[in-house]
Amino acid sequence: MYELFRKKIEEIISVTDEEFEFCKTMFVPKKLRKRQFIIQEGDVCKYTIFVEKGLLRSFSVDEKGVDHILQFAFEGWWMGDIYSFLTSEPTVYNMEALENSELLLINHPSWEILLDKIPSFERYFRILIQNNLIATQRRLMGTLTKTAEEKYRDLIENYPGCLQRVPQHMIASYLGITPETLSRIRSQKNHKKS
Amino acid sequence: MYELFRKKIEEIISVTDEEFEFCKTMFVPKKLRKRQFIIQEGDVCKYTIFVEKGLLRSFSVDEKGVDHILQFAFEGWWMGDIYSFLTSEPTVYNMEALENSELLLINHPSWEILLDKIPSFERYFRILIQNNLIATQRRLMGTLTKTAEEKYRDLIENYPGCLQRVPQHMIASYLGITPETLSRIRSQKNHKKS
DNA sequence: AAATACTCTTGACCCAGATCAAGGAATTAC
DNA sequence: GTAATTCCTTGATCTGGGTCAAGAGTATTT
Repeated sequence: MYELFRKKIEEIISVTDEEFEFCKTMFVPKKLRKRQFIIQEGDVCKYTIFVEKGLLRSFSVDEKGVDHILQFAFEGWWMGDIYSFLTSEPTVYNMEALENSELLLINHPSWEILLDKIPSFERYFRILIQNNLIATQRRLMGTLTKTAEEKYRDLIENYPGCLQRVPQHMIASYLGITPETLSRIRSQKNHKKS
Repeated sequence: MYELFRKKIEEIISVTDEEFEFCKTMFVPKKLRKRQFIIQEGDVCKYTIFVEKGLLRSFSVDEKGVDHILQFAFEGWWMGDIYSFLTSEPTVYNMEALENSELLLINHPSWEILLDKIPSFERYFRILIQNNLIATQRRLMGTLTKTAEEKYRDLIENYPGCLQRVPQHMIASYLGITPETLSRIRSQKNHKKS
């Protein structure tokens, strides 16, 4: 269960066996079935989540009832709302499994203990957040600069697996376009090919 | 010169006088005149910048020569391209003073020394990056959800001082709209008032 | 103080992508 | 295995904001 978890951590910092054993005790495993929610808008986001297996999405719902996807998290990725996690303010996001998933959850007290006991985790989380910031800045600049088609092309280039696992209307939502527009972009591309 | 600097640091972590004295030695002061660049697209972003006085913007330029503003940094804010700073890859951003400014610069080797010598700075930077991520996520969701007018209203609500100090066409660029559209939004609002 | 930038406004027109609507394919539930 | 969802496509139409163009301030520079 913890192989991927350890692997991802050791891509960034090194941990001894004892440290890792301790680390494990700070996390709680949780299985989620497809469509099940783990966090809902209005909840305090009590957990930071590591995805061992499966796929989550986080999204907000606007006053018209339209979804807006903040991010997907595949195996080996983290998900959570840091703001709510740290401040205990209710989150504005929903988080839901798109496939049957296996997760590792850490709550805030355990997270502080972990940072305290193994200081290199301060560095680990700093780097995770940093990478997330870099990716979010790129995506932001993309939304300001690019056409719907360019954004779509960038996405499938960067996350080719995405299309097979995520319903198309959610990809549209992630890109900030309507499902109809995405459908049209895709059919154009297919005609060009042939 | 260093009052604001210390104040902003102590809002997040506590530092002793010796630690702060050491910290100061890791930074190099630099003055910039209005319109002067400190980083240009293609440079490696060698510095992380603290703004003691004045105002910077970071922006990229697209193939049509149009600016897209990533962020502003007022007094007490930080600016840099973490990605380029850490990897030594050339940055895609330009950074320029919008007013005569006084900055404190830290380069990568000094930054590592600082983190090493005063471990609480690891926490400090983690929190800075975290806050930046939270703000960037909000802005991203805003661009996916909101109309030009709503984005403008949110901006002046959150950064009321901005309007007085930043040329209007740069605000338009930050919001991802054209200067013409922003001008029209503003004139509409004024008519509604009277 | 004239010349050369910038910066903002306003008008006329256009277009990428949204909205509305309807039918078909694929999953899921019973 | 059939009903109910959910998901995707395609067409017709609309619109928020972009583009192009011109003019009027306002700073800067010389």
